[in-house]
Amino acid sequence: MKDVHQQIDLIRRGAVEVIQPAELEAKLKRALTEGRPLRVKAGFDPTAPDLHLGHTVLIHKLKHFQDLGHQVIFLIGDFTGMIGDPTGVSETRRALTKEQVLENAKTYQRQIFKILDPTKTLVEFNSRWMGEMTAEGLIQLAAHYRVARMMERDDFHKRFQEQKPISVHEFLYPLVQGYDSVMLKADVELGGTDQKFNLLVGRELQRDYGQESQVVITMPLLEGTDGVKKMSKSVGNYIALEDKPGEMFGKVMSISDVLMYRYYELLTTEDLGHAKSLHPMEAKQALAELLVARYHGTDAGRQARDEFRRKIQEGIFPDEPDSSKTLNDKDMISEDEKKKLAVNDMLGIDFTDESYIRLAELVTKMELVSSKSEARRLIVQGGVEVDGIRESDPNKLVAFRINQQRRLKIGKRKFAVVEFIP
RNA sequence: GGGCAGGUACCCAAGUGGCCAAAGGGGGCAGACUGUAAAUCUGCUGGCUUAUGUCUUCCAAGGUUCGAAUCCUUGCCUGCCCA
Repeated sequence: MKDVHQQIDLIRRGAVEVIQPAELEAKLKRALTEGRPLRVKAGFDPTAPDLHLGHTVLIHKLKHFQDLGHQVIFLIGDFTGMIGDPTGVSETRRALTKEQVLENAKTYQRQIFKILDPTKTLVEFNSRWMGEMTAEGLIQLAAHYRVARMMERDDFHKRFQEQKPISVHEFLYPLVQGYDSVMLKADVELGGTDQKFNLLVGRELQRDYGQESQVVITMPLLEGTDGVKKMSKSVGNYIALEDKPGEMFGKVMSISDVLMYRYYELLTTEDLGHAKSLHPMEAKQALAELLVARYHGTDAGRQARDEFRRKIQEGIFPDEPDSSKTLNDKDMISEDEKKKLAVNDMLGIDFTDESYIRLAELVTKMELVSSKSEARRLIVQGGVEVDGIRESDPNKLVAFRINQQRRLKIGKRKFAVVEFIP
């Protein structure tokens, strides 16, 4: 184990607040002299089935502790998930069913081990103690905290002031989270800055139960790809750990420069000064590759970067298109219609061995747009290329010989291949 | 239990009998400019048909009317006030 001050340096990296620093130091010292690792807890609500980069801010901090030789506890709040954390919402959150919670929890366990060492990580479920708690026990627990203290919490306070509903069960959330710390005898608890109140309740409850209070470390909330709102599945501004390499790379490349440095700060251990000295695009690609490599392996990271360069920067058609379809006779315009158009001289060429399909129809068939109207719009606005040539007439007849393949670019970043097999 | 105010497209929000597929803003998409960045400018943003056409939308179900998002009835939901 490293000496206390080296440990503190790593622990503090990226952290917003440590409550109380002196206690942390004392605990670390004791851990060192007694050879007893600290018990470090972070809880996650299995409300979403997929972890995204936003969650990893905390998980990386856990990783730091793990690397320092401490006991990391990944707590899955399967019980609290059924209550619904009121944090940061202006209205009552809907509780999940037990089935949903368990299903999500499974995915969580699989995903965190992309970062944490499974052999050194203790995974806990708070239903283990909460599930069997009696009504009597719950009332006793509730007796450890005062309503006035609850109302100090910002969001409760606001909602109360604004006369918005606060369900009684929402008061139980911080209590249960705090009780988790009691049951786990946590020395340290990590959480987002929005969790500060809940984390502090843990300190008080532990004291009330005759334990030493945990040290609370708050971490910033990671903004999502839009750069404004915090990353979340429901907003849709997230980068999931299980996003495909190419997708992950692309999402990282599309974030703003400001956000990129933020990601560097919170998601990597790279030197910030060095990152800022690079050309922003270079730095962003390096970041994207780093992240893809972390979750999909070194090769995948390199491949994603190469693919990005070829596909986007050089405009070369990708090996793996987003959509690949075949057309048959039924998809093409009928012989009758062909004749009619020929009479009107609209084709203007010998069409006997070719079949035709209208561009809007063709684009729709690729299933990369939501409707034919959408396809027409896209075409009119110049968002569609056929074999590298921009086409802006949705009614244009695209010719296909038997077994002919064509490549479509639909919008900024979607690629499709079509082949005509009668 | 009583009184009041509301429920409009992804979100916020105008519209209170025909000119409403429905103002405006946000978001999103596309184009220009670029570094798939930001900022800026432009266009688009219900579906369907080779579109100056047609179908389905304004909580739900009925009703009035030539005609309703707009009026009436009932129901469901939300917030406020009083008990």
